Amino acid sequence: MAKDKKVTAITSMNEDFAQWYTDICKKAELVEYTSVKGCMVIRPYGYAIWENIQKILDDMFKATGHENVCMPMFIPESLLQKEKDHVEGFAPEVAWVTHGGNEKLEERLCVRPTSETLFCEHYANIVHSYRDLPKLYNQWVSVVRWEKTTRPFLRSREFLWQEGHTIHATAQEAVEETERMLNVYAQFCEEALAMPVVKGKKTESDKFAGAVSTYAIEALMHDGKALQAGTSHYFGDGFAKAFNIEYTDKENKRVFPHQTSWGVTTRLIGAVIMTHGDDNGLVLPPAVAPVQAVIVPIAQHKEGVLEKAQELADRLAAAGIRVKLDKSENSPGWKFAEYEMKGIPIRVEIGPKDIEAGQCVIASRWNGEKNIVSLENLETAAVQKLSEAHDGMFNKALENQENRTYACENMDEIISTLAEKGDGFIKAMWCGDEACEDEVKEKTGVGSRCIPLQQEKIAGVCVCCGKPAKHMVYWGKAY
RNA sequence: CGAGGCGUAGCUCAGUUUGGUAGAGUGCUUGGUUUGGGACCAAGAUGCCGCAGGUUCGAGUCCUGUCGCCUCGACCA
Repeated sequence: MAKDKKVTAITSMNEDFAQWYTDICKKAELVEYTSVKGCMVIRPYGYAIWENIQKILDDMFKATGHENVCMPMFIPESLLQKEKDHVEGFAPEVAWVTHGGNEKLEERLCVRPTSETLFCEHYANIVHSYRDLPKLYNQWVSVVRWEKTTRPFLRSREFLWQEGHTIHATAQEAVEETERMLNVYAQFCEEALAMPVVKGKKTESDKFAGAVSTYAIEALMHDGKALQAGTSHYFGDGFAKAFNIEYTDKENKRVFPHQTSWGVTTRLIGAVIMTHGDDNGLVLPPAVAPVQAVIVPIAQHKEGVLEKAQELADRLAAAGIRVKLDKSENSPGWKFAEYEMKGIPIRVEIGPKDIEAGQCVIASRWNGEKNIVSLENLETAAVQKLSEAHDGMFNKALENQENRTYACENMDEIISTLAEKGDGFIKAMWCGDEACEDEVKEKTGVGSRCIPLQQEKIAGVCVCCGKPAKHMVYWGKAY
């Protein structure tokens, strides 16, 4: 009976993956809905995950020479419209401010959907000489995109992100920056989120509005759908030309600089949920888990148990582990289920029998294993279990990704593979023609995710038209 | 924005077909017994039945409108 109850707490992921996802967001207390569609409260536990993501990424940005700034939230319509492709891409989903108090504004202001135009306006003011370059800026803010359908973390109308905007003297420097930040994102996903990603270039039809080229990291979720986890764009000098950003080079010539932008969002939290979660709830990678170890005292009313539990908590905290001791009156079974739902990487059980034997039990969330650990070795064992959790989670996710990546040589093979095996990444050759890209999507249901940087040759000809292939492309259904 | 589903206690939902005093489980509060996988007993509190109109002696229930949420498409990080 007890076991049944635990399982019914959330919808099983095999039964209804979308509902499972929503259940976790609510029951793990990550988000709460508000009265504005698509605008979520990110609750303390969810926000703490974001804060950990921010800390780690921000350090990586600083280590690669970037500085944080903060741009305004409003963009005048005329400014947004300076770059043609950019405005076309974003106009359908911007929110407009039309009034200040009771007065109608002379020019309406859009609430930033992204800040390229603001950075460009600013760069035009401060970049005059090659000595002013590069500028390597980043900002942590929220943006608004008036999405039609919304889901917690994956697609909300307002979301938190960071957007890096850099400006360089040469195209080469800017291209290098684009690649550098793509690598930073991939490294972050693998080392902090235990999430393997595919690095690649977006096709022409899928690239950022106004970019010369867009790179992305794509991750495969547990249901076989792809999620774009981060993007890095190379702009060339298109924005510079549209916004009149010019500098004088060493030869006293007027030159247009080259720009990049790159971003990740709170969507990463959604990626973590759908990469690692299971039917008992969230499973958090230790690096970003708000609480890395929870201590559950057993028979806590008995003398000495709570004191001992506190002692263990103090020792783990001193060892640099984020630890929580739950002294509440809830039963141990309740606490086990609760912290599994919240995805806390390790649980330390300590009861009268353990104290007598000089030991405790460490249970690992990611694989459910319980180990008896001598109290003398508490710190080293806990650190080791956290490290094992990270590696185990990464390998499990990588295995899932590899098991669900299929090489296909023609359209029929794509269709039959998807029908037999379900959703996943399809590796297939492409001639580079947009018509073929559209046709693949129309006939098979999978769209191009990216042209992976690491190319393989599946076949010599395009999967669609049979003409010589230019690229191997990862195809998939996307969030 | 298209198709479908749903809005009743903090949560999950019954009650709507056939209009007649607002319900259950869970959670919450208090007291007691418990504690190694969501404990048990007892007492108690909790409702603009999404919102706005309409029909009616009377509306959670019927009609119209509207807002929101969920799922699947299209679009997007």
